[in-house]
Amino acid sequence: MVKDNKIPDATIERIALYLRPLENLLDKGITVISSEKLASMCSVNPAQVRKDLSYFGEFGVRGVGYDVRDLLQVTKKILVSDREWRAGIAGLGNMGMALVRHENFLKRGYRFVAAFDSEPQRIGLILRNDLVVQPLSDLVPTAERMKIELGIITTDPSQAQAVSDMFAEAGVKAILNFSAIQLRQPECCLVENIDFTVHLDNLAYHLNKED
Amino acid sequence: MVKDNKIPDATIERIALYLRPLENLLDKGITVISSEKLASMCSVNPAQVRKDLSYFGEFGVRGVGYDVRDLLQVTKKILVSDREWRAGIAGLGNMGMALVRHENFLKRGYRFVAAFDSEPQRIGLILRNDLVVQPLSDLVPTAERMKIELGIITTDPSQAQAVSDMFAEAGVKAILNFSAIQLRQPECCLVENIDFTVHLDNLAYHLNKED
DNA sequence: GCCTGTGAATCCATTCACAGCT
DNA sequence: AGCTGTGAATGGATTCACAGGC
Repeated sequence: MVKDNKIPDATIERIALYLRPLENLLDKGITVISSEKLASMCSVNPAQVRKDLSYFGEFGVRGVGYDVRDLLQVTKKILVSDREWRAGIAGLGNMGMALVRHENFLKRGYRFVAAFDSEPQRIGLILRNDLVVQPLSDLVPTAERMKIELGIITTDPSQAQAVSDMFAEAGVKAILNFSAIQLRQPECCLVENIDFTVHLDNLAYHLNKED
Repeated sequence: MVKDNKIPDATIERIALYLRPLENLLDKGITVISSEKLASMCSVNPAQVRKDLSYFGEFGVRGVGYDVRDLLQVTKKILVSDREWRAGIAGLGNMGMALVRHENFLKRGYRFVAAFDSEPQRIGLILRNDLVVQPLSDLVPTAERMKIELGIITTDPSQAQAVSDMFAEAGVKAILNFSAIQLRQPECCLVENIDFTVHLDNLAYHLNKED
């Protein structure tokens, strides 16, 4: 893997984007796809698709296209989405519950192995046969013991920074933050913030521009 | 507003990003902020912040910084986030419920004025005193009558395309799609797809690269 | 002294266009 | 004939560095 050299960040993001259409194609039994078709499914330029892939090797057949199954495997390998990642989630309000129950995470290899909340009435709640809500105060030891690699924060904003610090203390290396606060980025951790309203703001701006 | 000229797309996305830290600052009673501080809160370059804002005018004071309240107002105006937008949501599973109950949308002016689902047991469900779940088959007339501007799709993937088409038919101009499918982009509509696993894939890639 | 506003320089990223393979 | 792989060209976006104002 990796033809070495610098891989543009934008390329990685797009490759993650290609995954879903490829899965859909595979489900539909389509075995070969051209850069042109894949590109149009993702609203990008065909040359872009080819170039993105070319950073990692030559996976297509000239005159034909790409084998869907191969390409899916390759892209998953690139993204290290070909193994299971162990995730912990803190905050089991509506959003947290929605994420835990979202079967897509598991399908892509992201497995929730621990769940934490500070509300007494949520502690002990059985989310799956092997996933029970634990008190937030158990986060550090549990995350260490269970070798959690990804921390997902869906607490309310007032708790988010503390939770982030706890994840960092427990050696968690990456955090996905859904709470409405800008996290102080711990030195040791990758943090990605998700803010839905950003997407709506974007749409609103572009809608307004059109008139 | 708008010094005219071409505004980079990336600038719009970042301005949407500045909103949240600015709100937090305002809540904390901080009245002045430098591009340096705001930049570090958003993990961008200070010159970037200044340049982004400069596309729209001169809002800062040399030697001092930006007035937080003013800047918040200005950025909201730029994003057209200074008025209410009328949103409809289809699909009230976990994710849909989480979004409806997420108070941040309303705080930013995105108001759910209608909700739709195909499950009989969810129809009639009262989400707020003025928001009751309606059958999916009522989507087109209701969306038209209520002048819905933004459509949010949280149905399962098998229904998403049909829902998208209905929104388009009803004259909805922008769609935010949370379902795990690539929507055929209707000519008349802006569509933004949200896929959480893309963020996790990104983190996974970067985590792996570090060793 | 400090921080903004912005041309100029740099750094990327995207797209073109065509050679190369099937 | 058709579609990939990729240097070269283009087009943006980011950052620098400093003039300008408080």
